[in-house]
Amino acid sequence: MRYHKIPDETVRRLPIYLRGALHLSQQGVKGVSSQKLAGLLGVNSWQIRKDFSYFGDFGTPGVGYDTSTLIKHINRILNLDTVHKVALVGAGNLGSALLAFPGFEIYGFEIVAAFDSDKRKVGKKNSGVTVKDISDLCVLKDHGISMGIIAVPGDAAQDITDRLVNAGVRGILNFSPRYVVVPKRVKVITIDIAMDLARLPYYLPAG
Amino acid sequence: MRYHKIPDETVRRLPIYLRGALHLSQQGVKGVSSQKLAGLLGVNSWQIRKDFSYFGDFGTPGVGYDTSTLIKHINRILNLDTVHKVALVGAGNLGSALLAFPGFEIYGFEIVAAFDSDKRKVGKKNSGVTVKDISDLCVLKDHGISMGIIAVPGDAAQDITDRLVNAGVRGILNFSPRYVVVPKRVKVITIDIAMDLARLPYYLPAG
DNA sequence: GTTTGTGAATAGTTTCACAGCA
DNA sequence: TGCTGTGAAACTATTCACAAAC
Repeated sequence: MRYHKIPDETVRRLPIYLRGALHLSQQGVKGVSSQKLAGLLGVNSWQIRKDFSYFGDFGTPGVGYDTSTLIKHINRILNLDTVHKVALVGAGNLGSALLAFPGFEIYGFEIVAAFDSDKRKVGKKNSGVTVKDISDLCVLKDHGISMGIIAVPGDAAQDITDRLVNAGVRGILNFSPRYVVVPKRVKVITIDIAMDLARLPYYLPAG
Repeated sequence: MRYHKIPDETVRRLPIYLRGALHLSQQGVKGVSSQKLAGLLGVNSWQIRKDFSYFGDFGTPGVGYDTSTLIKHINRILNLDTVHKVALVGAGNLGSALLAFPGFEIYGFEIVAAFDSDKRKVGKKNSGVTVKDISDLCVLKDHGISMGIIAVPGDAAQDITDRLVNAGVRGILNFSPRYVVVPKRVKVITIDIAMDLARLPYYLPAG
C-alpha cells in the first residue's frame, strides 16, 4: 500500500522499531518476526506490520524481517542515512548532560557546536565541544548544521528559537517549557520533562 | 458532559493548560479566554473548551476562565494538589541534571532521594540530595515515595524498574531507551530523548 | 457583543481477520 | 505450518457550528 499518506503516529513509532532492530543486530540476530519485535518493544505485532505496510514490503511471509534490511529501510524513511550535525544552545545542567548523552550516536546525530549567553561558560570545553557565545549562532549556515537543541530557561526560548531559525536551522528539539513560534517550514518537537511527570499522578490509584 | 471516559489525549494536554494558567497567574492575570490561552500555548481554543468540558463547567460564558480556579481544578484532576515525593535512580550526567532541574517544583514534585550503583558517587551530595547505594532502594516505602525516575543506561533499566516496583513505587518516569515490564497497577511514562530527535529529520524538506 | 459548553460531523488510528506467499 | 501485508470494521479524537449564558 505504497500510495498513502503516512500517519504521524506511524512516524512517531518508526524510531522505536529502528531502536529494536539495531539492538537485535548488535546481538548478532539476523532475522525477527513482527511478534518477537513487538514483545521486545512493548507494542502489538499487527501495529508493526500495519506501520511497515505503508512503505512497501519489508519482510518475507513465513519467515519475518531481516534486521539489517529493516535498519536500512527505516533509516532511509526517516532521513537518518546521513550524519546530522546539531547545535546545542544552553550549556547549563541539562545542556551539559545532553552534550555527554551517548544515545544520539546510534541515530547518526553529532552535536558539533554549543552556545551559551553566560560569559563564564564561553570558551570552556564541555564533552569535547567548545562553548561559544550566543551571538556567534549565525555561523551555523557555514557548517552544514540543520538542527538545533534548545536547553535554555523558558524566558529565553523564543529569542533563541528566532536566532536558530535565522541561522538556517530547519528542525528544533525544544526542552524549554514554552511554546515557540516558528515559520511553517521549520519543525519543532518539544520535550517538556516536568509536564510528562505531571500526568503520572493522574494514573496512580488513590494515594 | 460529566459522565464520560476522559480521552488519554486530554489528560496529556491538561499539564499544558496548567502550565499556561500558572504562567498567567504569576504575571497577575486574573482571567483568560480559551482563545488567549490557546494563543499562549499553541493549541486550538475549541480543543481547550472540549477538554475542559469533560470535567464540568470551568468558565463563565461571555467572560472566560478565572486563572486561579483553573489551576485549582486541573491540580485536583491530575492529583497534583499534594506534594509528591520522587526517588531518582542514576546520578550520572542526566540524573544530576534532573536533580538540579527547576521545573518540577511548579507541579509539586520533590526529588527527596537519589540512588546509584557507582560506589564513587554514593555518599556525595548532589543538588542537596545525598546519593545512596542502590541496595538501599527498599527503604522507599517508609518515606511515602510513590514515584520514581529512571536515569540509568538501558541495560540496567529492567533491574531498576523491578527494584522500584518492589519498593512500592506506582509511577515511573523512564529516561532509558528501553521498554520495561511492570505489573498492571504500575504506570510507566517513557521519555526517549534520542528517539524524539530521531523523527525530526523526517520532517525536514530534502537536505 | 463576547465567550462558554457541547452535540454532530469529520478525520484519524487501531484492531481484526484472513488471503496469499514461503 | 508460520508469518506477512492489508482491506474492512471498530474505535478514538479533532473540528465545526451554534444554542445558551453572561
